Amino acid sequence: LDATALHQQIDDIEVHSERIVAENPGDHLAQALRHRRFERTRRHGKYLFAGLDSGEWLVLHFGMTGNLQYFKDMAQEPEYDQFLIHFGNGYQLAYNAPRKLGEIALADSVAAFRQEKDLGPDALDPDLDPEAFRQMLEGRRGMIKSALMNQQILAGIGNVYSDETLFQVGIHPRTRVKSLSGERMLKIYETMHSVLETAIDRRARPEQFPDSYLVPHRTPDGNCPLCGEPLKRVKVSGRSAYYCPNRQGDEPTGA
DNA sequence: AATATTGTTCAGCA
DNA sequence: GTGCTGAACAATAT
Repeated sequence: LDATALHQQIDDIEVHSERIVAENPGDHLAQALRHRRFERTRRHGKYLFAGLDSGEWLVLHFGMTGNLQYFKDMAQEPEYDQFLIHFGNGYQLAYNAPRKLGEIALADSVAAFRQEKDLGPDALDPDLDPEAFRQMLEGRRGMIKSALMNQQILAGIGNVYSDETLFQVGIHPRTRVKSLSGERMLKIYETMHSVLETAIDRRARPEQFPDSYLVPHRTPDGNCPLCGEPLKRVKVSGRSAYYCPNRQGDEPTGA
């Protein structure tokens, strides 16, 4: 969005999915966007914020499969275009999402939206130092993978990167937070940072990740890239957690 | 044809 | 009240 759609006048919008663009009484989203321009972007956790020259913010969540596409001819419109912006320069920006699991909304400010959704600090927030991270998890009774994925505690980590972090640290996903030492927590924090930075660097494409990572092998018949052991899969908080029974233990320690 | 998949929300339990 | 888990949701691939 930064590279393409900033500072262009918005002529009109098209809402194709009422599911994704909820909270749109009287088409007030069109009223808020028409004849405005995006001036800046921010990110918090899994949300993208596009700041308008009116001071309001368009908020986008991409669910599992959503992405943005900028193009000129409508012949290039993506197949699952759920929300479309027409700019004055003749280009369009489409919110494309084969599975309609995302969300598009308006917010007065990033802080207000954060409060509304009760989102914790962004996982890469510089103010979230190791000590703050440890304190946020202190006293929790649940499993470490669930805690990492809990957006109220920490915003930005989902199923795949929580698995990757725990794989690299050698901790079983069902391990209780309580049972982890301060030293282990510090290691989790450092690894989480490194995993996210790698993911951003590789544009979140699994095939571009280092082969030593879990991500490229994370399938039901995948093997551990470090020891060759067949990966195991268990449910944690309703999600499939993949792990290496050899390097992360065959069952949680201190569960 | 049935199952797995993703994040969020919400019901319900401890 | 709080923390936590699991079901439900949509749409697609396998």
